[in-house]
Amino acid sequence: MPGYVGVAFDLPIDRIFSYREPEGMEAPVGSRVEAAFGRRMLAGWVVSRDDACELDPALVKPYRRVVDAEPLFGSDTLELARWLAGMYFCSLGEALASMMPSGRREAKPEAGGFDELRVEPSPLAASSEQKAALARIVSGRGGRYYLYGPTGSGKTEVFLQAAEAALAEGRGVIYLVPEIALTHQVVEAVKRRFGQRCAVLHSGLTPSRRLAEWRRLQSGEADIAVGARSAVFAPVRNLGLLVLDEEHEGSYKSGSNPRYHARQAAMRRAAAAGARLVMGSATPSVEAWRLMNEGGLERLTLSKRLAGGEIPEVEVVDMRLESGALSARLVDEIRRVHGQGGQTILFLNRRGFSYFWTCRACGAEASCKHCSVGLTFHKERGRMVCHYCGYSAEPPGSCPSCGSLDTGWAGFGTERVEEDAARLFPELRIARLDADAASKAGSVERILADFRDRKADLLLGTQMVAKGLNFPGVRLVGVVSADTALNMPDFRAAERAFALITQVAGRAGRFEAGGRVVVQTYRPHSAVIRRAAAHDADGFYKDELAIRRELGFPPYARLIRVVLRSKDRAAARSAAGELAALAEANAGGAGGAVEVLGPAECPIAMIAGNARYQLILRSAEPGPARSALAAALGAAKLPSGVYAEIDPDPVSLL
DNA sequence: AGCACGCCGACT
DNA sequence: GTCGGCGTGCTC
Repeated sequence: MPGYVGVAFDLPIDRIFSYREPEGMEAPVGSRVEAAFGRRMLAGWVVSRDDACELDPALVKPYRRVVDAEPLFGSDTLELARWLAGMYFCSLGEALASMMPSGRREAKPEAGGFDELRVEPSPLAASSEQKAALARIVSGRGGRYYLYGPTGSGKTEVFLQAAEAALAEGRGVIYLVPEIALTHQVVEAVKRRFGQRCAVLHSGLTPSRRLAEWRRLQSGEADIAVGARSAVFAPVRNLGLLVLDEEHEGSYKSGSNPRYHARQAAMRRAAAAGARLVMGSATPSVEAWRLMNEGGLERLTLSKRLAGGEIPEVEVVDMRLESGALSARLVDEIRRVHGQGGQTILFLNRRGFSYFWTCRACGAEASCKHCSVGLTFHKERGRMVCHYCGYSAEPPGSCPSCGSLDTGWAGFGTERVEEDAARLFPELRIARLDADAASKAGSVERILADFRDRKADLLLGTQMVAKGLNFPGVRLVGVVSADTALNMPDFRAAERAFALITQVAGRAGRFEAGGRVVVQTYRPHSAVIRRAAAHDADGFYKDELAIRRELGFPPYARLIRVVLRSKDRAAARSAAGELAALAEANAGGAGGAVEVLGPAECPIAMIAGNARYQLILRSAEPGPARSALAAALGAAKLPSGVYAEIDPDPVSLL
């Protein structure tokens, strides 16, 4: 009879701690126990049970109580947690914490939010391409597939039918979406189709409700899980299918602690479970494209738009010849479309990179005291605001560095465009959707529903309007500035710009012919923009893969980015230098060539008062860079106040 | 990560 | 003489 348990805590300590099992208690592997740890009482995960203990028994304390009567995970999840910890440089406890619900008490599932009995049948007609794709997916028990097709080509329906097929075989399904708030329609479709067999894991759930959904999956009461990134770890039994919708989306990459990528975890989990993995997007990541070319992923193409709409014409407008935020061409098109009863979406860039104060005499810019990014002017508040830390300041009346009065604004923020639009189109009803709107609960859904119901003629929005939203009335989409994405100091800038234009184009004329897209740019001859406008995906990926190969970037190399941050700039810089030297010294023994890039100041050199330096480890395969870094971290002693953030397979190098 | 213990500057 | 700075070290 085992007398000891091994416990992993959610702490950056890569060790398992032993506790004695008190008389009359039993904590199975996969449950949590509460135990004294140093001076405090912590809950940790039981990851092993043993009748002996390496330690002097006098040093081993008993745990205090069992938190979960039933375990929350089994050996396969534990195995995945170990993989996660090793791959993404965190402790087993941290890995488990990022995978598990944190609730303590289990809430009762919410009483019937939707009609649980009315489960929607699949639509009658599927296109021949859809049928062929589905047949291919269900032809084996496993396999990796990529549904490649434009918005509106029916990928969701193929995913849903693949899910039906898996459920019919008695196997479970995980359906991953980028962000629940922006993929509401897909989540609703899954819920309608599968009723109470479906467990939805969204970030808005309280911990106890999340735990309740977790239990429904564990018990088999629910056998299909829908959710964002972390749902890849959902305790679906006998997993038969893993869907990764909108595979290219950056939100699949975790932005904190174990900075895992749901795509990587999905590949790992599907392989371990012998499940089918089906990804899909109109704009695959460059990594996925290469896998498709080289056979690691089987491409299933959906070429036709089901509702009959055609891929719209994309017109590139040279902004060097224009003065305002909206070109004459775009203004004309908006008026024309409105005259014909159609709606328009104007796509703006991320707000932080758009509307800067500058001095026209000396070129000075207003930037944040704590972060090295330009301040954005918010007219509503009459202040300049930093989008990283929230610092705000009064706009200067004259240039602080040269005293010139010839100062003004450069770039186009949502507010400036809204103002111009209101002036240019007094007859149009204008709606705005941006991060400010998103921060108010429920308002994203309301704004989108109003627009769909034709309560507005023109929708101004950031990133979020480019996602999988359907608006039958939209005839025209304008990209106000394609350059902001393209000019990012990041090796994925071209990929993002191409995806952005392509995704945005998918919004126009989705249901009817004659949709138009206007892309405004100061770089009309850029190959990326030309290829996006010409819908030349093959050409774009071919170019981009050649560049990546040439420069040694993913998918031809694997990167690990390490950011050293500190309030003390010199400390951050020297720690980065030391770590780089240690990584260099340990590069040889790693069994493959490892290159250390940097250290260098991060493109965003300061965030919230922390100076940031980065180094990048590069190797052809992931292993060598990982072991070189592990050795370097083991040998380095970071001075207090200096923190290392480790980001394997970084999605952004800002 | 906490939260200790542990040795050097300005205060009741 | 003490209060307190945060530098190193440990947590079953």
